[in-house]
Amino acid sequence: MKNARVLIVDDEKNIRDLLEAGLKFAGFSVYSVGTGTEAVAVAEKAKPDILVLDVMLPDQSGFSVTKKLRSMEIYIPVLFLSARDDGADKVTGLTVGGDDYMTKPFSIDEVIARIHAILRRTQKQEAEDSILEVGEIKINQDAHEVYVNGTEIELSPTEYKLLRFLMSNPNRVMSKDQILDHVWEYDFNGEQGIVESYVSYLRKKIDPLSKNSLIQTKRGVGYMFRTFKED
Amino acid sequence: MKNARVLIVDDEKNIRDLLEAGLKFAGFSVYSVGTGTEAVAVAEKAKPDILVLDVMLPDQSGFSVTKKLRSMEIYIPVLFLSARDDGADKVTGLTVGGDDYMTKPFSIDEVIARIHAILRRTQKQEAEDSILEVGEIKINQDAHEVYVNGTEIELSPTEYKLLRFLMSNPNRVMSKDQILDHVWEYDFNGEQGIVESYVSYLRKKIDPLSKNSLIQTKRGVGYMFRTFKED
DNA sequence: TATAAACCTGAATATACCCTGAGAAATGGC
DNA sequence: GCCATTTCTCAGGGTATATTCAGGTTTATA
Repeated sequence: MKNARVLIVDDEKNIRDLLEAGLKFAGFSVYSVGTGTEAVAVAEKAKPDILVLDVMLPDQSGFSVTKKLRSMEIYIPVLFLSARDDGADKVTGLTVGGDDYMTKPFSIDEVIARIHAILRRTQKQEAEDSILEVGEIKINQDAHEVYVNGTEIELSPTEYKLLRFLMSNPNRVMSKDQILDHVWEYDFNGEQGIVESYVSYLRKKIDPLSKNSLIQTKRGVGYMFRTFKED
Repeated sequence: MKNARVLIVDDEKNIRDLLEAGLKFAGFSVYSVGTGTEAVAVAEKAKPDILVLDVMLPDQSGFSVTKKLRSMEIYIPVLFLSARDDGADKVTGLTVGGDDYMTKPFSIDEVIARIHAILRRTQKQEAEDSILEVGEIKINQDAHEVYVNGTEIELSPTEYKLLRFLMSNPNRVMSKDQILDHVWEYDFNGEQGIVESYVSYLRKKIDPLSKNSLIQTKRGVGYMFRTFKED
């Protein structure tokens, strides 16, 4: 689903900006608002394909936003965002239908992946599928399974997200800062060294099964997932 | 029965919205109203395939709604909803023919399962639908019987619903939040730990009879019902 | 070649996550 | 009302994971 239209609803401007930049870069058309009232108004007029909706808004809960929309016969799938330990917003029954749910802090690429998953499920057109295959590696995003030349390897959640990010940008060097911004949660305040560690973990699992060195280091620049001619 | 048309009748807007979203995603065309009078009017005009009907309505009882419809020669099967303490026995007298009833609070996937069951009984087509078979496990949804490689196992109601949900989404990781929202009643207020407990119960009953580990843990992500090639 | 910067990787640590048994509380059948 | 089943919570133990760090290795460049 290219050029899907996303409405972001969050009262924290930081989060809105982060999401807006990330989703625009990922090819979405983005609207963003800070209150539930605005959300209902914009959703009614613009009819976006999906909502990214904070559960805790200043004027009303994200839950009541979806209720209002549904009472207006407007059915838009929702990716809910909520603070991790905020027990107050733990409303069950939130993810009915094709909806999904993530806790803050999130990583921007995880948000993008979830949006794609929701659109796959709700817009039954198999235009985009859950398989991401680049060169010798195939990722089944529904099952969270990774295959190197047909052999499955077990990755931790962070290893998985890092590999998915690199494979989404093949033959393009990604700096460690870019990787941190996309793969790690937005409040992570560690050092770049952790990227080196995780690249090392990935190589240890991938290289024994691959013909080529798929994750290349560009010294002083970053890392790159490479593809090769004739496989 | 794809694209069956459902009329929801409930005075609580929350419940209507919950049902509406869930049933639409499950592939039904949905109408919804809040009173018995509207229900009769819409049912007469739209002739839905099934009614989901709250027993306690503000203007009249669900019973009188069905009576009115039958006096108008309109026969539509009904799934009654009643509050737990309203005396469920009163409802049993209401169910004639293919009707069914359930008590609030319900789980959304259970409602969908009951609707499918009623439609199977009343529209005699595709009776095979009641068998859900994925890999080594077969569920007879009419009889509530579960077989692992041909051997029947006894499951509690919650174990059954959890297994059915996982099997309805094979090879797709489902998060604990999603599982809670679909399998547990909508007012459930507990923690994710209960999902772990029930997965443990299920495994204890399934694993001794199955060749593969059918319910897989994706650490940090959720659980998945897996199928295997050449089984 | 010498030097510094960048990178790799093993080890150490704290923590998050998951499994399971046990028991309390709720439910349902008789 | 009583007993059996089921639901739900909780805590202990075990393991995977995230993160940091230090020592070794490679690379660029003077």
